[in-house]
Amino acid sequence: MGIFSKTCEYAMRAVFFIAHRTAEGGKVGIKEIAEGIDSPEHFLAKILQDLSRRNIVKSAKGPNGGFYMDNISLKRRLSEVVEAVDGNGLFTGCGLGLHYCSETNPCPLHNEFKVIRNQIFNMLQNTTIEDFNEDLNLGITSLKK
Amino acid sequence: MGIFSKTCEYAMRAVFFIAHRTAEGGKVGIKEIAEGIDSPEHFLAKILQDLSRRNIVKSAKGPNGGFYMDNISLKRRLSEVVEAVDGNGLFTGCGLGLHYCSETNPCPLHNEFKVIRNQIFNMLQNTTIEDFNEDLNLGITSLKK
DNA sequence: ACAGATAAAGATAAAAAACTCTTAATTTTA
DNA sequence: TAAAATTAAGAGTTTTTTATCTTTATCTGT
Repeated sequence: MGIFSKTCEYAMRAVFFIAHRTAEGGKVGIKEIAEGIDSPEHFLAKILQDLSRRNIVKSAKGPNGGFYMDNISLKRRLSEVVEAVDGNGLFTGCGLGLHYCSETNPCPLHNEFKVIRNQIFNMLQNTTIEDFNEDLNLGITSLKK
Repeated sequence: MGIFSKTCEYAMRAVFFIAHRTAEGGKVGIKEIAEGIDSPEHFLAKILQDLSRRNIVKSAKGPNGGFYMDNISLKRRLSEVVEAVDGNGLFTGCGLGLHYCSETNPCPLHNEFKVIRNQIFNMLQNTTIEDFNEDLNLGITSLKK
């Protein structure tokens, strides 16, 4: 498995997709998102429900409803998405899973791991959802084969 | 959860512990290891069975038996332990979990993630099990509260 | 050769994560 | 106001991960 949970992978792909597809003020339905990012529809629905509750994406019911993002959502950092789904263990936890591990009582991997952990955090912290739109628009990056 | 599976965390802690405790040619039993790294004994037994089959640790049955490491084991890189347990997805996989993602068909996170992934790999690749012994010996690092 | 100590193996169980299905609530539009 | 479209919510199911328990095989010392 990767460094993020599957749920988190779907979440990230979904926010990228929604941001990309609703840049002009539209909305996009769950079916289309699931299809667009190749994820199980009902499972993704649960994830988006949660992201919606946490205000990371916006949603509207009824005809012409769907998911979209407002300016606040677009400016959210990727770290906020990850934290909402996987918690902050990735940013703060010990590489060996030791609870007590800290600067003053480090595990053997502590110093090496700290560097990695901080870089993961920085990467996610320094990028907002909308940052990824340009490359998606240009077709430089993609979310599906 | 962290970036490694729990199984992998136990595995790394165990090899550090074994290396540390058998530096003078002894052996150490499963009960003592489990206690020493605060892991469930029977579960750890399974993990060590596996690491033993893969020659990452050595084992001997019978009285005065237990786990230990020979020179080859001590020189193994941490990346070998991680790969044995969690596979190489951590070193090669896409951050968003997309199978097709590659240099020529990158996902939105590809370039940012690549850096992280390589650093994780380098960290694990550049350290051998025995590298961690000194600090454990000096009491600078620890595997249990 | 026997008793005891130990890891190996196998079978099972519990918990968590991933996934599915059904129903309810909300909104729009005719 | 009724029908249709859509997300929200709830209640499962399946799969994977983590953990436990029991039995077997192997080794050592006497």
